[in-house]
Amino acid sequence: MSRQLSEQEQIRRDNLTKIEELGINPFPSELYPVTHLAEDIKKTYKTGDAGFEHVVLAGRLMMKRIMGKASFAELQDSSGRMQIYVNRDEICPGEDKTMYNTVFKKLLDIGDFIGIKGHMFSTQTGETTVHVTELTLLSKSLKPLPIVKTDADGKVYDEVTDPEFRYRQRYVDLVVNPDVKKVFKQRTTMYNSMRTFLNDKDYLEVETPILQPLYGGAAARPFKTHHNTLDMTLYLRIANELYLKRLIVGGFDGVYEFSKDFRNEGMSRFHNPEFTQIELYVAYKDYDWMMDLVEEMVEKVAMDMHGTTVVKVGENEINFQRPWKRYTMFEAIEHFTGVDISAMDEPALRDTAKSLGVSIDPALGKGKIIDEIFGEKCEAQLIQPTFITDYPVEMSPLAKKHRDKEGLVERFEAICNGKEICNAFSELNDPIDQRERFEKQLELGKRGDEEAMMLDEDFLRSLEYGMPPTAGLGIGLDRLAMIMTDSHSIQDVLFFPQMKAETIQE
RNA sequence: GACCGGUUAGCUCAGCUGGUAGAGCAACGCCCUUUUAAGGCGUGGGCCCUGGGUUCGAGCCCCAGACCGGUCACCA
Repeated sequence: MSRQLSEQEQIRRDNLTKIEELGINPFPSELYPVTHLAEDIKKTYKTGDAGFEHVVLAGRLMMKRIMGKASFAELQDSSGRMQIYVNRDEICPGEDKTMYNTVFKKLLDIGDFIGIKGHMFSTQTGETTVHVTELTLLSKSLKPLPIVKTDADGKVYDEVTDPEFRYRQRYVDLVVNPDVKKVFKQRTTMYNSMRTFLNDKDYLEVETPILQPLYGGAAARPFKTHHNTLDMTLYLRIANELYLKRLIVGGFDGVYEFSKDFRNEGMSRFHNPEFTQIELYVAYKDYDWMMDLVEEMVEKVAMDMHGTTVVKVGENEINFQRPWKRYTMFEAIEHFTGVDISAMDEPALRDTAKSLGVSIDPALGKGKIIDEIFGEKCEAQLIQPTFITDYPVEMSPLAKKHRDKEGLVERFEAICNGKEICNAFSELNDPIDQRERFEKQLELGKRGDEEAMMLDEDFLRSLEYGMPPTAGLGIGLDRLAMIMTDSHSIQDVLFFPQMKAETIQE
């Protein structure tokens, strides 16, 4: 214990010792019989209501206003805050006033967990308050919490805003900034909404491997690790697509998974090395059907989260009400650039990209060039939810060739607020075609495309046994959560975003 | 990875042209029995991110680095 304690930390440790000397256990083990939550009482209690003669609450002491022999304080539980009134002669009815004069007034610190028993009343100013008759220390806090105060106008003082502090010590952020909790509760509402939607359709929630001998199902660089006993290289999954399709081969009609995926790439306000997608595969369906499902599900998510289909995101108001606009990729490019590239070969595309001011890596093939043009010129302008359909075959090695259009696949993405939120296709189930696509990926890899896919023989074997026609979908849930909670950065929808190593001084 | 900005008390932030480190809140002491950003009086608290350099003298100027943020690049 060579760590330098600040003055305030030392005082709290001294208080801890004094509490122990008074025979009070600062970290008692027995349960505390909580009966009420602060917010529930505030919502239901009216002055003088019966049924509130005995309430028991527990939480952190967040503010003390001491006025001699009586005090007001604020207790914060998981639901919110409740004012409590502590009167010396009521919590210390006998001669011994230690509990009030010493323990409550001096030895309890902001952040300590306490339990209170008492009854409800309203103060002269009309605030719902617990009149405390018994007070118990439940757990001592040894580090001072930042004190954030809000006045009657809602103006916040000394708000903890430093992003580094907030992300590294999320536990403090959650205690001190009440809106943070709201975002994460909303995120869970989003998950529950989807889960209910999909379960109601009898699709099966499943789990598939995170440690994979081959990574696949997306184009990205993986994290690599090693299994000691098997002495083999394993990768953290970049997607779970190929495993879920194996389950469709196995005879499930619909499977989905909320999956943590891992991509060893740059970080930004839209990218965290680990992130969450939901992937869904449904047999005997196609991508047109899947578009309808996405609209229906995301509209429901917005309703469940906000009670409306209109969501405010930054400057924009986004309306998720069905139906969403649908463009083919070529139509979108023509709409935003005035150029029809649908019949162009690779050199013509290169020239077009150049004239549009889109710089193209020479290693890129035809499909990637089209994607670059779309990404540069169209994506950011699509604010309202919009489906973009029919992508070039070269950049979609797992999607089925278009039933009518040469060189394209039956694929769509939904774009919203200028960013992709989902990706889906009629899944390629022809094992011979799939093998050729993988082989083309290997060639792209040789040309220098670092994200080209690996050839997965076991997956091909499963397709050879036969996979029914299937529609597949992936939704980036962090991105969707950002939109649905109006969060500027992915770090605001992840409890513990990835950070560089911190050196904690000991 | 590139460019720009930031890092000072527990928190939010000042700190001028280089001259002994500041405020509010929090903490500590005293007063106060319905307050509410409670109030009054008083007190303490600092590796000014780290390491070099310039200077009589550096929180401030210069160089290098760490971490954070923004923009861009990368990113299905």
